[in-house]
Amino acid sequence: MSKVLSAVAWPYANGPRHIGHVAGFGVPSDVFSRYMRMAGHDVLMVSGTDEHGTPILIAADEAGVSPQELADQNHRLIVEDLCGLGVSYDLYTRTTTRNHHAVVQQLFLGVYHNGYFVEQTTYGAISPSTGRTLPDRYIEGTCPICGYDGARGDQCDNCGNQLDPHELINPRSKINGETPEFIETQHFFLDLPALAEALGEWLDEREATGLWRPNVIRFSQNILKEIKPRAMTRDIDWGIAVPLDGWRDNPTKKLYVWFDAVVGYLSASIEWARRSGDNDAWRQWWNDPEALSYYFMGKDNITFHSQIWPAELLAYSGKGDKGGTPGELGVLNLPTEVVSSEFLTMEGKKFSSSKKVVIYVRDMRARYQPDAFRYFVAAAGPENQDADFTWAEFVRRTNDELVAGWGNLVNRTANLIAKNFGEIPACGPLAPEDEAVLAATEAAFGVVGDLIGRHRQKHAIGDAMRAVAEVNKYVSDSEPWKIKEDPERLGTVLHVMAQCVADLNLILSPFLPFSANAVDLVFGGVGDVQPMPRMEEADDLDGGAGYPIITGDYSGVRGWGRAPVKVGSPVGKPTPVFIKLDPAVVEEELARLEA
RNA sequence: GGCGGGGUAGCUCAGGUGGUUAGAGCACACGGCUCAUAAUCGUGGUGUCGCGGGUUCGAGUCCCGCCCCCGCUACCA
Repeated sequence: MSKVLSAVAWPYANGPRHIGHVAGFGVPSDVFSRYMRMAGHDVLMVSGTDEHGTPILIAADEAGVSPQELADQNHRLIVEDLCGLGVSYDLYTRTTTRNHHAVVQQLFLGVYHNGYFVEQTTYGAISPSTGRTLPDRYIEGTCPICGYDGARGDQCDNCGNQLDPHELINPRSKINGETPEFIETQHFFLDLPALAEALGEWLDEREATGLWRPNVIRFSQNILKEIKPRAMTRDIDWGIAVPLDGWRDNPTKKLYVWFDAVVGYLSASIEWARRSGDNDAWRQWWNDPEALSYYFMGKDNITFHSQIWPAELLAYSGKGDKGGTPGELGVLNLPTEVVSSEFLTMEGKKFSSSKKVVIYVRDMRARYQPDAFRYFVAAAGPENQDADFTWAEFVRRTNDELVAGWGNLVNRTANLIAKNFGEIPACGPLAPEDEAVLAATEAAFGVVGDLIGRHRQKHAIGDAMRAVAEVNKYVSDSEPWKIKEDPERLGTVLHVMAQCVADLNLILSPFLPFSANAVDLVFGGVGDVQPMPRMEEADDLDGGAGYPIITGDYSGVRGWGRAPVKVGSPVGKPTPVFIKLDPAVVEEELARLEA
């Protein structure tokens, strides 16, 4: 049994999240965490809403509200969505808590005192009307190379050349059209080159495990070659203050949102510990070198998890070229594995809220069972390469695989038992075919569990569904509806079926937690196979405004292995657990997209 | 441009370290069964494994070149 940190990407609060987001980090992290708990590990699963940065300011301006109000609204929506999908966080919090601010500043100071921050003057664009940093991609103008008028500050989409925003002819702000002002400004740069050797050693050691996905480890090693200091502060009035004299009270200089967002994994762990009543409980996951940590995200975030965050951790722990000593938080663990998914596209196109190529989690939840969506993501999601979501495929997967395969096995088993015995019958002498199907089903625990542990969930759920098919075949071959004159044999076959269904229900439960509980109820259980997260209105621990969180008690989770079914458990005529979809929903949903 | 991923049956995709007649699901056809949400079970594939070379006794699997698709490219999150 190990301490396992499930560190899940922090959704950004500039709007509600779409299904592409949760397909990348939400479902995979939850499947993994639920399995690891069942396998006996001590899992701490944390995340929260990322609420600082320029896009929040822009969205707030557009909506005519303050950044905090916008973050409050979206945080609540995101909490409802993630909780509704059953993502089993120990704590889902946010970055505008006082706890998070304090931990970020503590980490900053540790890095600063160890000498890994260098203050440099840089030349950058600001918006004259607000004084805020204008990120390169919010500037457009005429390309100095090809003359294309829609060039962005960082790159010309027409000729493909990389640009510096001050090279643009007639630069203008994409936010409000004004001409940016280029100024000299002071910032703190994280001295990444001084941490490069330590980062390289860590990556080499990680590569040697052979566990990381090849593209993640290669990309990470690649960006190390061109590493250079990177600014960790911005000219912005929304964010966490730099905790140094001369900076602390400066309203226009804040820490860069990414510096603070990745610290969230640590601050959320600390907040979880404080709420649990044992303030130091988080240290078991962060200071013990034996503890494991898995970071789940989309591929656009690899840089921040395989370079920036490890660099912050190394710098704080005093492990770079400049040495240093760890602060009060101690020597902090680096990621065991950065588990990055690819992207989900939508009917062949990239998700885009502005272009209305989007399905929000909220709409998915309102119209379909969360497990149907979870099944689709696990079976056909962007695990190793970009994957396409189409409504036709969603309906097909749901009806032909989930309902017709697994749902039907559950239903026919329950119906046969209800009609003939009304309870799970006793098991008589086993025939060779009974032994065979029982052995095959039990073997699936090992195969599927191993695959989930290695983040191969597509393969895992495929093998689980193959095991379902084997049991369906056993039922057809055994023809229990033809042996009513032999109650002992009939009882034995139905007992074997019930046992296989119970096994498969456990095996599928990390993927399908809601239906796992529903199936348990069908067979006389109390529906507690998979504990569910709950949304809670929490007080800020340090006197700030309260906010909703996701938390839960997952201690009662079942073990990963066969649990014998209870003879005599009542089984009545079942109502189907899975809802079969009308093929007409394909056209309805496509029409919604057009609208 | 740089880096990375992909191009395998009509469709969606599996195929670590090269080796028996290249697989699965779906779709389609035929047959069986009727417990089950018309669900299920069986049978049926002559696929240039993107193209061209090479290494090898042997390559979808390794090497070189080329074509096409997708993503990332850091101070956007």
